Amino acid sequence: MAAVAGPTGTYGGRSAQERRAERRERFLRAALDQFGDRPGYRSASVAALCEAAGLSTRQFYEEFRNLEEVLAHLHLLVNDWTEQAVLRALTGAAGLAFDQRMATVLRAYVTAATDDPRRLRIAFVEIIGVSEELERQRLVRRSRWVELIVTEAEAAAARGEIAPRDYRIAATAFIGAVNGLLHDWTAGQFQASLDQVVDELAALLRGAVRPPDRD
Amino acid sequence: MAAVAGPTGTYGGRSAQERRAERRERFLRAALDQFGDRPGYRSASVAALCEAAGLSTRQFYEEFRNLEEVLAHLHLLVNDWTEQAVLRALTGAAGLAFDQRMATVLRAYVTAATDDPRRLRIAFVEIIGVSEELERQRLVRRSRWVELIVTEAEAAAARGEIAPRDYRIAATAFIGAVNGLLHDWTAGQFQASLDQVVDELAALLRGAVRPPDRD
DNA sequence: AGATTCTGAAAAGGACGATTGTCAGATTGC
DNA sequence: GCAATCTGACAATCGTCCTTTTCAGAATCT
Repeated sequence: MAAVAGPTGTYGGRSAQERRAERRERFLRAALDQFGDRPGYRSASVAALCEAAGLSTRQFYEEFRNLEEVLAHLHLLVNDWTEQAVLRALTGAAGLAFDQRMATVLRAYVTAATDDPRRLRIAFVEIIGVSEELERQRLVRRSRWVELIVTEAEAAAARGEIAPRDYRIAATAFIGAVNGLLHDWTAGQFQASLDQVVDELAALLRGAVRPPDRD
Repeated sequence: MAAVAGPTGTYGGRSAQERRAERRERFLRAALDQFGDRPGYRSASVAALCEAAGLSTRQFYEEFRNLEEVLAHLHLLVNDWTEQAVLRALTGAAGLAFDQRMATVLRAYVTAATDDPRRLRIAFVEIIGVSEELERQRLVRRSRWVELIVTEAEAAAARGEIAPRDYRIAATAFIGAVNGLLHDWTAGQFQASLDQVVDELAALLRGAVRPPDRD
């Protein structure tokens, strides 16, 4: 009764895992193009994505449930990218005072975020208002940035650099400022250099996080 | 050759203009419900909107080209609403110093913006990333808020209350902070009273717009 | 009253896209 | 070499929604 050839999974010299991973990679890469540029996610179709990825719809449904799942993955990837850039900068700025650390972080963030317009668009535009699920994911990721600022502020407060208080709301507002400014900047609403943008944001944060009163 | 009954336009006791206006009103009111709450604009359909408005698709296409046009109108209405609330507050705060004026304005804005969740959602969520056309409209309206802050800052600078400089970038960032904070607040990301929110924003603006150095 | 216009419901016609199924050929292990 | 599996293209199915058209009845003006 045969059953001679066993399914070992290797094909084309690659293991099943490798092949799957590569296909996901190709889908995600193509999605970065399709979703991250006009007309964007809401005009995207499975067929177009598959064509761009050089794969078939059948293979698409073997990897993802639908386009929204791809967008969700992409959003996480984009966030990880900037987050790691910031964390690198943060470790590099160990021992510095709050102002210096934040200036470093802001530079890293702005650079990483505006580095690729497609990524920026996915994080700031395409992800908005798609579904409750994605909205939750977005808020979770956003809160990590707030957390980072709060942690830094509290550490600075513990060192006596700034006044100790609840910085959560201020940090949330500041994150909004960062994102809003980057969005408008890249939309061409105003002309400015990267240094100007970083400086303005650093000044805003400095103003939000004042030194303790000395009167 | 007949042509006896002339088209005067009145029907049901109302002129053609009145009837049209009332229908537009009903469509827009229904759209505020349909677009301003989950699942929102991108799940909306002409049929559902018409049913909610108690009108027919035929009448819909007599008033609007498509759903996007309705959303665009709604966005303008929502913006006008908050804008007028702010302008009222501003005239009421004539003669006050920058800090006081801005506190008044911020209170008016936050109150008006968060008054109706559907309006907030349309302005901050549904409008994003729909089309280039709408994106343009959104940026235009956003720039009016920036303009307002810049104008106020320059007036304050002329009075010597704050340092004279280019406030455009700072104002843009600040508007981003306001919107981001309101969005997160209404999304339940943190608990705070209206006073707290207004105070934080006022403090942030105060920090961004410093008094001239006195060293 | 009678010709005409306005109204609102319903349905027809089309376009579009998601998802699933089929299948011939390439590639594998033995 | 052979049976089995993997691949990728294609088409079929299916549902949804947009947009236009039709039409019978209500309301109008003379």
